[in-house]
Amino acid sequence: MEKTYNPHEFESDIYKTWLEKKYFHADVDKSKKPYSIIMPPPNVTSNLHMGHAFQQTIQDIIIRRKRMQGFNAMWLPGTDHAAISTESMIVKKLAKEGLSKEKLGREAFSKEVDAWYKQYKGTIIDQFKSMGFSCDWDRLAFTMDEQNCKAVRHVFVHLYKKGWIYKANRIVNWCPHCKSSISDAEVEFKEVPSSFWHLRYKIEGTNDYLELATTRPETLLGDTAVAVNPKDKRYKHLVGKNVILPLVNKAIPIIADEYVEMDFGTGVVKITPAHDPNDFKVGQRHNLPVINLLNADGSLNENCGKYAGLSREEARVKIVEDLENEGVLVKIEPYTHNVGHCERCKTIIEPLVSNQWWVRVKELREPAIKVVEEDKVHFVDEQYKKSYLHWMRNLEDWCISRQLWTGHQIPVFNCRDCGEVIVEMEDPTVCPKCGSKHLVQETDTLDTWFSSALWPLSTLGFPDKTPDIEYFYPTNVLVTAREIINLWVARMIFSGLEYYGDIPFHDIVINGIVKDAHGKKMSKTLGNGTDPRDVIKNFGVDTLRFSLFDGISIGSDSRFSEKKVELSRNFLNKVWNASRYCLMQLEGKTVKKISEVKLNLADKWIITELNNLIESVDKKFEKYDIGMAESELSDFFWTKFCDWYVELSKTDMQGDNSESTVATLNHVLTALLKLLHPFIPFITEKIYMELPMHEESIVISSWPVAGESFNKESEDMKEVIALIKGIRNARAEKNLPDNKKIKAVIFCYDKESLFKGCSEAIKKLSILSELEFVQEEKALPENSVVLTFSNCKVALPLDSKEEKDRLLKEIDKVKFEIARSSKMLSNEGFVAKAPKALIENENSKLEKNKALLEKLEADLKKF
RNA sequence: GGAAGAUUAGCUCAGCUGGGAGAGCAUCUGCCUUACAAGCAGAGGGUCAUAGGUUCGAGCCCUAUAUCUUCCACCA
Repeated sequence: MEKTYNPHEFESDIYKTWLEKKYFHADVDKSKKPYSIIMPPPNVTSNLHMGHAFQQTIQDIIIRRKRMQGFNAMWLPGTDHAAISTESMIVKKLAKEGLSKEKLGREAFSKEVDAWYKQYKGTIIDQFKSMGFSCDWDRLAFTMDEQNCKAVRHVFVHLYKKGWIYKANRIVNWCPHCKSSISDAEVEFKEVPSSFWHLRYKIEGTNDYLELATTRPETLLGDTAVAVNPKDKRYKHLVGKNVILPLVNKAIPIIADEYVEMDFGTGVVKITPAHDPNDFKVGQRHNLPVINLLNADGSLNENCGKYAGLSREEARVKIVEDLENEGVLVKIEPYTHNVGHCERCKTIIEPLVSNQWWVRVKELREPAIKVVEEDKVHFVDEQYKKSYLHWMRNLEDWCISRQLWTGHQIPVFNCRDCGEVIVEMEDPTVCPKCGSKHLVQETDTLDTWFSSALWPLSTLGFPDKTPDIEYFYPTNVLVTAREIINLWVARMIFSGLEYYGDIPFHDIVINGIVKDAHGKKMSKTLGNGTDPRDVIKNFGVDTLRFSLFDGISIGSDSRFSEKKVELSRNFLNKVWNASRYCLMQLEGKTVKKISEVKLNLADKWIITELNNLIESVDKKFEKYDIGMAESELSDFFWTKFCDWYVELSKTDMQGDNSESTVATLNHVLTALLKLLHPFIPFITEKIYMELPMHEESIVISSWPVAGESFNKESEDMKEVIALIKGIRNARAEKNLPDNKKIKAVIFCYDKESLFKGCSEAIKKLSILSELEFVQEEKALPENSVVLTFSNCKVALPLDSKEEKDRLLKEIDKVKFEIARSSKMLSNEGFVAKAPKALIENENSKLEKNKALLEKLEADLKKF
């Protein structure tokens, strides 16, 4: 192995080998238990960012461990066609060339789209490969590929025939830039400073006026009523009368509706059913006419008289001007309110009534609520269960049509001659009713989430009953982001249940956001993001992966910084060097299994500690607490393995007793590499292949299982460690530099053989020139620093001037402990109610401290 | 407006069903000890946001308050 850790020398070669050997490929194999994850598909045109790196690595860590545990592990990758964002990018590109999609026509446009996908499709996938992801790339899917189209068609036909897909005129969110409807979930509300225009409408047949306030004066043209609260005494007598709508000079009724809040504004609301979701509902209750004012691009249409053709913004200015001229405008107040924006293009959305396709959700949502209530689909973080259920219970019908040209075209055909509507799996050529060949397909496409909702099904072969779907479905876990729980997760759940009769996944892990070093969201516009590709270039993939998980819980937001990268790099360097040390020790020796050798004390200690580690790490993994698992592993590797066992091994390697040390070094290092492999796959593979007893690859090696532990020896070793630490501590306290060796004298009350057996290690690790054993306490030298432990006393030839103070401090400490234990044990409530083990523990501590105190007080007499 | 989460050392975060406050970084001290100075050894540093309550015992449970973050709703 090279002397310094240089990941660039081996990472990409190792990945190539893994692909060649097909380690990540999984076929149906009924002799093995399946474990499957379907990747949340990234936008096909995106580039790798920290969010991907984090979220996808979580899945890689999970699936790599499961693969090593012997499951038939399958991680299915794919990309999403992201209709809205793709279309807007292509439209932008066309605009630069002086073109538009309308000029191009649908067929040529779809060729543009295909070319676009082809160009970008590989980018994100290549970047994922550079992250070391162990996906089954043979199964790479795309939300617009053949299988998905088939699944979408199948589901559409299924729902249509059930009568759960219908077309209706309703109010939708309209993006004038995308020229399409968008779903509620794709609307972002942002506070925008605006104005509150107070207007007065003349009451018909009187000289009185009714004052009201609006934030949208331009919609006045579409008003078909004004409303007051039925309980509002101020206006009760006016209900049923008419007001004269200014500018239009039309009489519209004054109606009463609970929707109006009496104490907001003047308690009078203008009702514009075509351009406000609440007004639309009021309009339906009162049978009000709906006057649509807008064109697809947001400009005013032919219903707007002289204002027709103006943009929304121009119309507002002009209309306010005219209202002022007519004396209708009472005053203008500054007012800040929430305005909906298109999530993709940030344009202000316009609620408007239009004819769209809808999915009825009443029947779909019930079973989807039940499976989550019963935890059959389990949110690992309970808080999201609540929010899911709340959203699901209030779910309204889903608008699935989009006026885009990118995406799945709605498979509905209309007969031009007889008006027959045809919805079948195959495109019809003749009308089944009248035989006409004059058939026209709907021009709208489906909401991206309509196909995404089928993702776990379609990627496994649905609607066909393939062996894959029977074997791998339901998948085991979904790892995804908070903001798409409702958009995506919820829809996958009801889709799985309705179309296949089973849940899509058992566990749901919601991952947090990777923020910058100051806790700010990484964003392109702020330019505060770290590009994972840069980190890979400078430090290698393992370092990036490791830095994303060190000490974090994956559900909460975490911070990423250069500092963390450096710390991770340091750890990997440590792994590299410690492994190099081990390999040097193993070289040229016959390496036996630990079961075949006579283990010494240190061996038994580290093996016992390793067993505990394995159990603890497994527990954390089962709870998806993988950030903590990583920290525990690195802490063990660095502290227990390197700082203690490796250092101890240096004395054990001398002489003829090296056989068990060699075996243990190999055993523990191998286990640690395996435990670390899911997090840092490359370095662990590189080192694993250098080990004498390695199998084909660490990727397909078996996950460590805790073996025999040696608790008694482990406790003994801890006493030796405490002794070494005590001596080191005393040396530092007396400012003795580490390059000066001293002689220590030890007297053992008990366990002399233990300390004798470890004397070489004690000497080396506490920098002693000699360790002399005496048989009587009296034989300890005078004028020295004496350290007292439970089973022994050690005298060091150091300045003992302030020893009395030190001793007094120590006595105080022990006395405090004794007092604490005694107080607890004399408390009747404690003795009566506390768990037995705790009481026993407290008792034994008390005994131990009492004995220690006796020894310390004896020491004190010397002064 | 509704809901959830957070508040622990200078910084980043752990702290399991309540049972002696932890880690890493930073700081200070000493060390090139034959894997590693990207390292080794040692030390200091906390009224666990505030105020009450439950309990033999509270960082943890309950109730308020404050500050921050996120999600949901979208009142003209």
